[in-house]
Amino acid sequence: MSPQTNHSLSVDCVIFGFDGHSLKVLLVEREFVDGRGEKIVDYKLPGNLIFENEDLRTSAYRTLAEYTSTRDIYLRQLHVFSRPDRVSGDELRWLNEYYRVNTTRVVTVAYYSLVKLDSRLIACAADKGARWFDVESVNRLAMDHKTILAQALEMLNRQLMTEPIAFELLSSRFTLRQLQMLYEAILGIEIDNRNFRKKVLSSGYIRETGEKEKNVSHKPAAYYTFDKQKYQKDVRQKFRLNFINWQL
Amino acid sequence: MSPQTNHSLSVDCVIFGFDGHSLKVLLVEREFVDGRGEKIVDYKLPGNLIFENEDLRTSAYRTLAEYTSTRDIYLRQLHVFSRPDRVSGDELRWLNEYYRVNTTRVVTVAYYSLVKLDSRLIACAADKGARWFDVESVNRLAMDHKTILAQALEMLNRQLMTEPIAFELLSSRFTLRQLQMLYEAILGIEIDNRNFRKKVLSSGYIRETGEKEKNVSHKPAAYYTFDKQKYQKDVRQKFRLNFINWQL
DNA sequence: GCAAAAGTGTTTCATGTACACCCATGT
DNA sequence: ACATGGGTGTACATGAAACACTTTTGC
Repeated sequence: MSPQTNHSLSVDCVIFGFDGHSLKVLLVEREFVDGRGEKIVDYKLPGNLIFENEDLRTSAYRTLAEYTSTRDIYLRQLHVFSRPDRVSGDELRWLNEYYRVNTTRVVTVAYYSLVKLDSRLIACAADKGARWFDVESVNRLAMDHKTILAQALEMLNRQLMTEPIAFELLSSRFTLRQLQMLYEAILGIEIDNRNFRKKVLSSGYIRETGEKEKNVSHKPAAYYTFDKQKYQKDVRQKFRLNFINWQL
Repeated sequence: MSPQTNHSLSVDCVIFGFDGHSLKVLLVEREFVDGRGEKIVDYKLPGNLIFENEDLRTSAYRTLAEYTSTRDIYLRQLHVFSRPDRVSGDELRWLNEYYRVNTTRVVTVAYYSLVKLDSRLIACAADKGARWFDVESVNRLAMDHKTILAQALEMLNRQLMTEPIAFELLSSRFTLRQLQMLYEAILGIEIDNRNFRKKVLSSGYIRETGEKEKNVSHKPAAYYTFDKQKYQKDVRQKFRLNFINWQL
């Protein structure tokens, strides 16, 4: 056996968003013709082949920018998927055509990222043939992308319990109820709101803005922000905190 | 710009062992001639280029087997390192010569693994030009391997606090003191032994073997084992446990 | 004034932490 | 008999969980 030579490296991004009710993921429509000449339409994660002289992270940001027109996004490496036959047959043919290459094997590095979902982003995705899907309702995906999505979800769950990343999914000004809904929706649990507020506020990283909701037919909620500077300073000083650990 | 074509994928393994006192890492001696014709000897992590038709994980196991003659080893993917110039100049020349390839860029996937260090392993490593170094005393390493090692250490620390992986570093029969020493050495903290025993034993995964130390000039310690089956069953049933969290 | 969501405190229980002495063995 | 590390229990502090009612707004 000899070292692999004719292979490619790709990046696939699992981009999560939260619309206030459920967790969404960005998927790209793909059209291709299978071996029997039939046209197939399915969905895949946004991705790219890496360029020469380009970092994987840079490549991931390039992909993100393509579908969101923004670079100010939480991004993290997830896992490498390297089964030799993960892209083969019709799918390999599609890929070689699409990227105008001639490769026999594609190893992909999955990244996962979190965005503050808004109407601009939804429109932006639609422009590029992509759509935000409810995570729960995703069935089949191209190649091994379903596996990648599952692993990203697992990571998101774990991270949500141990790091303050929820704020990457919310606009910078949010109500505590929105924050709680996010935890409940993603973790699939119910949380007592008194205990939730106590825990969150006692962290010391949630600041009142002084502003309140307007034009709501109930008691208006106060808006808060997350003090990221303070958090990062504390982390650097090794004051590791137990941000939230409803881990059972 | 166009997709990268002439590149290679490698696997590098950070293999940790524990000798009862301090954390060790396996490093391989490398000899090469630099641009000025001077012979340089340094150390690197054990690694390989991936073969055609070979999984990354398989490639990592191949590397492990090379230096330990065993496959029964804890192994986990860590991170991909992809800086375009991470292997360049003399080092790239060395690599092309060593593996008899002709590549312009090497992206590496780091794996980290834990072994039960014993005299057989030490001898086995020596046979292959490798040595077990005290982690604290590692200075310079080839390429970006120092960075990789640092990241593996961070992962080990985090995992030690949240998962029962300590047992991958101890022989299957161990005393509680040995276990405690391991935590203290790796995390760099002191632990009260009464509290340690209480916590560890109350987990329900530590079983007495009934055997005791022999020929020691003090009260002989009891040997215990870790009930991995029970732990894995509980994990599968989503009874996530908080194994140890002396995290701060 | 009523519907709808926001906001607020106390008690109980489990878990973490601090702390000091006796025990079993080899020499 | 003494040196060496093994092994044990209790009291206190902290944090999680359970639980129900009042407040503010738009209509």
